[in-house]
Amino acid sequence: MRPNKREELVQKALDAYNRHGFQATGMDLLVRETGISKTSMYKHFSTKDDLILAVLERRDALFRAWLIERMQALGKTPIARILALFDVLEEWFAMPDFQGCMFIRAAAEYQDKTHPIRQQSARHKQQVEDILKNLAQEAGLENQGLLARQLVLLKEGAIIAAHVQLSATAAADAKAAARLLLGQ
Amino acid sequence: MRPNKREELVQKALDAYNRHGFQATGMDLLVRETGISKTSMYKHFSTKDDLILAVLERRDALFRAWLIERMQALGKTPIARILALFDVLEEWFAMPDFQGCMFIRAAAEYQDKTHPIRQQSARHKQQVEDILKNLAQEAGLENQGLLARQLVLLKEGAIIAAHVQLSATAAADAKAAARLLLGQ
DNA sequence: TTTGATGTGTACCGATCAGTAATCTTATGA
DNA sequence: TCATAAGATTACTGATCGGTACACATCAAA
Repeated sequence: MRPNKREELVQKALDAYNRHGFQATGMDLLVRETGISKTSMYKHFSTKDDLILAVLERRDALFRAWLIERMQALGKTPIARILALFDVLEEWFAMPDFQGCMFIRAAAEYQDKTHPIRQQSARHKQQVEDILKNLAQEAGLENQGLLARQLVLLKEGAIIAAHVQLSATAAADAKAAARLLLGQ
Repeated sequence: MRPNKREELVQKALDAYNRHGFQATGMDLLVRETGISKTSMYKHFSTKDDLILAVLERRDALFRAWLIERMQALGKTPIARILALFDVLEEWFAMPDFQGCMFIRAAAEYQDKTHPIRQQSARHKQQVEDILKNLAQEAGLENQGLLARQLVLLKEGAIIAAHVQLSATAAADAKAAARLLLGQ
């Protein structure tokens, strides 16, 4: 089993799940869209859920790396970087293939709280929260825990507003609220 | 076609979709859980999507009526009622059958932006926002539009945090942030 | 008591679901 | 050049999908 084939599969499956959803993307559709045979897929991942978990892992790594990189590029101080979160969201929402947050969708499609896919989604959200908590700590702010949780509320709310309501101002509205939270 | 049978079907389908999700709830499962025959179902709704739309309409009516009633009961002034939104969320999150927001889940499961189910979800979110905007107007606050949108961000964020992250403080965190937005 | 509408039970349709088996092809390394 | 393993191809499994056909039961009104 060539590891690059595995990577190719995960990448292409990520695209497919992003476009059609998890349950709506059958293994046969995956074969059609990736050009990779079903036998090869099942050599790398013994079940569909295993593949989805690998896709979520990849998405988590890609998203967090992108988020950190953009926040650092757009802001020079810790507080500026926290506020830059919402500019990064704005960039994300404007992408033509924006379909909401993959982890929110995963949690929506897998109702069982104990399902590994649900736990992976919860872990992702926690890790993003930790990024914000660390920045708040760097900035010397008080109540970093509460502040990070509230910033996350604004972030998740903006994602929903942009995705479900198709709000064009979601990121800017959230940024204005974040300024208040930060006392800026 | 007796209208009460239709109501019974919509109510029981609402329960089933809430417990298992939309795509995961097949028509055969619905027959098993509701005790209503498939033939009767298809006499009232010609497709599964039509049934889901009726379920969402009912959920929208029930949720908004409940929200307004609880906000009025928990707060006596417009501002107190706005803040009571987050106490109502707390009550909701504590319910044993809480599975997140049905409209967020619907938007997550139906990726096509033009799908009627998506449009219904967007409409619901807009109508909740309008409730808050009206309260802000009653309170004589400025920038009612922005304020209502930001309160919605906190509400949606709290729903996601409570559902995906299983945050126990989501409603309280959101309420504290809302106090800042309201200048309270 | 008959009639027509409403509802039920059951069996079925073709399509698709996740997953498997067996055979053939291709690329790699010695 | 040859052996080995990865991948492709094709066909298949039993289960389930949304939706339908048809015969039978129930009920109300005429």
